[in-house]
Amino acid sequence: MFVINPSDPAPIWRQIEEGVRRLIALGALRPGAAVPSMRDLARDLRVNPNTVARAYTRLIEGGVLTVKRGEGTYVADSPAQPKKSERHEALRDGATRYASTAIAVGAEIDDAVDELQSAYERVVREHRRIS
Amino acid sequence: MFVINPSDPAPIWRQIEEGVRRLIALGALRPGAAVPSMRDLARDLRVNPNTVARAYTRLIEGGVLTVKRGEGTYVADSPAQPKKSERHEALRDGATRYASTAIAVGAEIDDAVDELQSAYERVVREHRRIS
DNA sequence: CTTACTGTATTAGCCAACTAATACACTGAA
DNA sequence: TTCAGTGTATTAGTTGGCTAATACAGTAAG
Repeated sequence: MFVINPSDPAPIWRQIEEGVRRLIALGALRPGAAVPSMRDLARDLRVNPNTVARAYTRLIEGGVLTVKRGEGTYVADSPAQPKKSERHEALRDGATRYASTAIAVGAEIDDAVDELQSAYERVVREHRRIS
Repeated sequence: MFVINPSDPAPIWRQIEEGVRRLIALGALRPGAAVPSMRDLARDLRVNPNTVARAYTRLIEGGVLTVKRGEGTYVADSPAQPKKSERHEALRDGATRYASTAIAVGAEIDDAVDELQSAYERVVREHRRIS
């Protein structure tokens, strides 16, 4: 599915939530497709089922997933996209964090951009491989 | 000095550590310059002195700062730079995180790069303003 | 010496994140 | 019906980050 990074300060449930959103954004999970059951994904990621439940709950409330109780969880027919403002805010925050660490280690802007492009391609390729 | 972002999942002591490194990397804090006392900085950032102490301790152990006990803390004469490998690792990790969130919100690579450049300039300008 | 700063260290307590162990209700298939 | 799989929910316990309060030791200035 995707990878959990324990050394990432972001809580695991947020990494899961973002991971699912990535898979949908990249088309690896299409509308109507089944996502792993909470217990399966928890076992797969070596994580507690409650943690997965927390992420799924947020995605369901956000209109990204729908649930058929007792049957399974699926990608919504028209999965909600973050609003333009939220999208920009998230991008801006992420960029600020990355820029801050880049400067802290003495990297030039060009280095930071290069590394970003590599990372972007790598993440995309990683998900294509799985789907 | 710099800004602490409570909504950043990264612990405060890490934000402080990185903030000091940024100031040094940008030349806002030159070798030999005094850094704020733990109590002063703690008051300034509205944070507990212990939290600042934790950050400073790491910077001292890392050879970035030196301490004159009872007098104050200073930027080391030749502040240790992170090793090339560590530098690259930090950059790579940061880039991966940023790329992941960018993809999750459905942003194209170009958008991500633009936002990064804006953020980079903004952070640099912010520190120039202070020093 | 006294005072007012430094950094260093210890102890206690709070809270969010996460784990762990259950239990319950629903669905689909044998 | 029975069973195995879903999602939902509750309770308890652990850990790390942070706050709070306090004490100690060194330095500089009056």
